[in-house]
Amino acid sequence: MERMPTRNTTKGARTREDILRAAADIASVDGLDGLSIGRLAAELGMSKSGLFAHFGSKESLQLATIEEARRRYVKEVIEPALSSRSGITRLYALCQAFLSYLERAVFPGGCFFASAMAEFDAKGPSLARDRIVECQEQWMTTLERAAEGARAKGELRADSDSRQLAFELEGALLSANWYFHLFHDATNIERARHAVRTRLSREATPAGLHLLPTGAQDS
Amino acid sequence: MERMPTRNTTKGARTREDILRAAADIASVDGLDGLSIGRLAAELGMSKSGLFAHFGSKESLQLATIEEARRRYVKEVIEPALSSRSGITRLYALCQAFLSYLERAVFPGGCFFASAMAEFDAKGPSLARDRIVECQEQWMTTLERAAEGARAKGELRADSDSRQLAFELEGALLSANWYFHLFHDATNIERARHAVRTRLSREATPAGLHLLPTGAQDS
DNA sequence: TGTAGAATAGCACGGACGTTCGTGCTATAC
DNA sequence: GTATAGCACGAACGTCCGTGCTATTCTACA
Repeated sequence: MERMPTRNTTKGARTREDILRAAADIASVDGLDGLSIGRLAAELGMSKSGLFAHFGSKESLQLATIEEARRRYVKEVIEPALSSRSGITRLYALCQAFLSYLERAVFPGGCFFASAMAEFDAKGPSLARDRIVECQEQWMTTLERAAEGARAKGELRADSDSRQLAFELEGALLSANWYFHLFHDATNIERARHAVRTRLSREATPAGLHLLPTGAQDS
Repeated sequence: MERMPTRNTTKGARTREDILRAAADIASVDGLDGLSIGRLAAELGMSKSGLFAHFGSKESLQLATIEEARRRYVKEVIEPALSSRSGITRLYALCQAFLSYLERAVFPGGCFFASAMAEFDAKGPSLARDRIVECQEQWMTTLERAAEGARAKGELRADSDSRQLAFELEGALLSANWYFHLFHDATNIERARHAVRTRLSREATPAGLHLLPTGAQDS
């Protein structure tokens, strides 16, 4: 007797989810172009054509895969951090949530969107590229808004440039992502943690400063 | 009358160089896997087999392409910066040289090694991957040594962590590379410039500080 | 200038790709 | 108990990939 998952979805929809989960995993390693339908079908033990019928085109599969990855990202990074109270605490939580998401290997190939950004960076226009750009803009804006909120609450300096701060934090997070996998060395994640902490300390007002975790390791 | 380049090289060697130049350009946009022999041959107006004969295998072509890219990187980034006197000046010059190299579009797809790092980041072992790892290690070490030199000269604080500083500078440079192309917005390069300058200012001793360019725009 | 050898072209191969088509299951609906 | 719709399958397509062979053209040097 097979597991009978909650029956508010039809069978095809469930298979589709299974496909997209695997697709996002593969794409985080091999890229959205490297993701081939045959390989994906083999991974799931189903036929190429049966899988293909769910999407109708490779581009459509890629777009659906991006949405799946986005759902995962929101669930694993954004939502946990947004439960922190706004201000410098939330900004810090966003960075920590990202680094934790790397450590937990939510995607086996590192951050899906970092990989996708690199892949489509210089390529010609496409729907997939457009969507990736949107996602990255949204992420940067999320960081920026959190910084702006902290500034408005007087936890960051009044002359702080929120977008610049977001840019610099993102730099540390991206470096952590690449070098963690490239060198197989988790030290790079700790380096990013350290960078984030000191960068925020420097930008914080005295009021904001004691909302930051102590210099000592926090559990 | 075709240009007759200096005749210390044979014809085959010259075509080989032409091939590799084009290969490095293409690979910086489409990746080293996306670089196909047919496409490369078409770009150069020669036959697939004729081109192929120069390398014998695709992997060999990829490795040669990496070496070509490396020569270009050394010439356009490393050497200009190493002409600066050692210390914080050189460290700063390395960062500026990198950002200038992005602006000058030395590779049409942005930094070749950033693209390659992202591409091979999570992929299985290969000779190409190994070489990319070596190159990135060497670049990080170059930054680190420059920082260490500055510290030894008393231009950076004695308790400065050179590797950590290199990591953070590289973060700003990488962010500039990705977002410059992804958003088609050169502002991101200025953000990196600003980040590098303030980060170095913070780490510098008074002696080092006045070796840095003024806060005002430098030509 | 003639000739050996290097450089390139032509052609064919096996395989993987995305895609299409026809068919067969297996449930639900009548 | 039969009609119907959803879902997956296997086979085949045209194209491009990397890679070998063989023939031809060109280049460099005696």
